Parts: sequence; C-alpha cells; structure tokens
Amino acid sequence: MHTKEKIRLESTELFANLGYEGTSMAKIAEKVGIKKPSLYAHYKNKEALFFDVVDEMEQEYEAFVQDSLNQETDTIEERLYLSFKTHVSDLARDDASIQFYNRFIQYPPKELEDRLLARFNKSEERVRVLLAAVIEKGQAEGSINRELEAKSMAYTYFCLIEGLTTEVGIHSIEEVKAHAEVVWTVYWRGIQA
Amino acid sequence: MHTKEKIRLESTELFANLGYEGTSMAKIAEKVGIKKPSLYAHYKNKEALFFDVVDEMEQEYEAFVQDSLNQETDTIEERLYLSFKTHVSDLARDDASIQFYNRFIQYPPKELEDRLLARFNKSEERVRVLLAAVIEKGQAEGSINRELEAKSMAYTYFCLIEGLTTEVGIHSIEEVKAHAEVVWTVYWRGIQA
DNA sequence: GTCTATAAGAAGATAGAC
DNA sequence: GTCTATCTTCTTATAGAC
Repeated sequence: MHTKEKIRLESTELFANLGYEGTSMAKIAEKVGIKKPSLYAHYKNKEALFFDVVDEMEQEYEAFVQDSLNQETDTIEERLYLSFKTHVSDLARDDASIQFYNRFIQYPPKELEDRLLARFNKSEERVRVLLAAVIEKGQAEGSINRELEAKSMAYTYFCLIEGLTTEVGIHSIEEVKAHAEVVWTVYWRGIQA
Repeated sequence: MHTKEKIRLESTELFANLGYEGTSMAKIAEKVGIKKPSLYAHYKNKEALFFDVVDEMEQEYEAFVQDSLNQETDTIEERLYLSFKTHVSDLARDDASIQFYNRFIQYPPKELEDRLLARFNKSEERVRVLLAAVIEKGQAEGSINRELEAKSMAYTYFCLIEGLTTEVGIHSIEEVKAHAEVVWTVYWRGIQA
C-alpha cells in the first residue's frame, strides 16, 4: 500500500474515534509508522488531510446506502427492512467510515464548520432521494401509505437510523440490535398502507 | 452571581459548542472575565470543572423531560405530542444544557469515557421509565397498542428525538420542526391501538 | 520521501505576591 | 480570590541533510 493511502486509512480511524482536536499529527504518524514531518510530504497541513478523508467518506457512505437498497427481495417491505438491518449491522460493526461521517456531520470543528456542512448537506439529500425512490415504488405497489409523502417517510427513516447511531455509543451491540427490531416494527406500522 | 456559578455557566456553553478538547481554560477564563490561574481557586483542574457541569446537566435534563410530560392535556395522545413538540422546540432553542448532554453522551473524550457513560446510562434509563409510565396509561385507556411493550415504544420515541437532535446541526430550525411533525405522524401511527 | 532538529505557539497547571 | 510570572508538555509546522 502506498504511504498516502495508509495515512488516509489510519487517520480516518483516529479522527472517527478521537475527533479532530483529539487526533494529533504525531498520533497519525505513529500509527502509519513514519515520523511526523513525513506527513507534510503528502499533505500541506492537517486540514488538507482531514478534507481528503471527508471526500472519501462521503463517497463510501453514499455507495453503502445505494448497495443496501439494491439487495434482492420479494417485496418492498423486505427490501426496506433488509436495508434497515444492514444499516444497523454496520453501526454495530464499528465501521470507521460510518462513525467518521456521523461524528463530523453533528460536531464539526468550529473553524471547518461552514465548509463541512455544505458538503454533508448535499450528500444527505442525495441519499434521501435514493430511499424515497424505493418508498415510492412501495406506494405504487400499494404496500405503503399514499397519503404521506415518500420523502417525509424517507426522512423519518434516516431520523431513526441517526437515533440508533446515537445509542451505539451508550448501549451494547446486542441491545441496539434488539432496539432496532422494535423501532422497525413501529416504523413499518407507521408507513404501511 | 458568584464567580463559581459564572464559571459553570460559561463553561457549559463552551463545552457544548466546542467540545472538551476545543474548550481551553484560557477561553473559559476570558468569558468569565478573570485570568486563567484564578479558575484553579475554584476547581482542582479541568476535569473536575467538566464533571461539575455534567452533574448539573443531568439534573436539568431529567427535570426537563419530567416537566414536558406533566403538561395538562385531555388525551394521552395530546400529552405525548405536546411533550414531543416541547422536546423539539428545546432543540431548536439552542439550549446549551441539551446540547451539552447530547454531545458528550455520543462523543465522550476518550480519557473520561468510562465515567461519563456510566452516568449517562443511568440518567437515560430514568428518563425512559418516566415516558413508559405515560405510554402504559395510554395502553390502559385503550388508545395505545397493547401488543407492543411500553418501554419499547418509549425507546423508539427517544430514538426519534435523538435522530432529530442530529439534524439540528445540519438543517434550519424550520426544517427540523417541519420534519418533526412528519416524524410524529409516523410514530403515532406506529403505536396507536 | 523520509529523516533529525527545531521553531513558535498554545495547552494545563503551579508558585508565590498581594 | 485574583493576579503575574513561569514551568512543562504538547501542538502544528518548517529547515535542511540524506
């Protein structure tokens, strides 16, 4: 693996776990296995390194949602349920990219806030559109309520995912997975025709 | 106001907005209007100051939930809806205590993680019990589904609140409030008898 | 590209005068 | 209790040899 890739990989994990201020160039260098000044041969400064990670995380997150929604199922209900479960499994899997995304969408470092939120906003919108398309299919098929707007139901879906994401830090994986089942039951009752 | 109170007040806001690492003793001192070393006459160190704020925030959060649930209404549905709306309004109100609570429950500084989560876990459980009691009342009255467990429905409620909390950073207050209405509609459809 | 050495500044915290 | 002065450590970042 090229050094630059390794820097991106290790710093993703550190940023996700320790935050922006909590991650020093020294820690990154140590994990990569080089000395601190060598980092500056690959990135102009800490900010440039961080935004390189942001770029990659956005792409990964969108690809993940797309894949989760493209799984083969008989009904739209199953498709949504499977996607929901995949999301939850991913939370539990302690995936650095998802954690990175969730951490900085909520708590961007003050000096990078404007640039970060502009990016995340667009990314969230793209992802919501993907889900709304599946929900609309369910409405066309007649399995999902037609009085509610598809994008409203998509919003609620991501709202629950984000709520469960919050819980991951507090509760055990098993608890979150059990809670996710309950949450899904309530959600499906809420949107079904 | 006593200096110690002012320190607690100003540092709550700074911690909530900038995080633990992002908040320096120098910044706190400046906002309070004293010099940095004077802080150490009131608190042994930064950690002690932080945990003093944690204590107060927990109490405030639990009192807030209790009050939101004790509002006078005709039906349990209205009572839950009103509490939900109060919660959302509070998110939008940019309240430092709620933001503090939500920030550190999700992203505790690594070196304080164990002590913080132990506290928050107990606090969350107490709050969930308060809501479950109201939901059980709804079940007894017949307005809320009896096949689902009250505490599961309480869990989903807080999951949605936490999801909406996440959105506050990204979207405008108006958008979040509009989303909250939609989310409530789906939730109520999900739990009603 | 990677290293050693080092600068320049900010962080948490303490000593001791008033 | 608050201050000035100071210490130590850690931070981001650069200079320049190899």
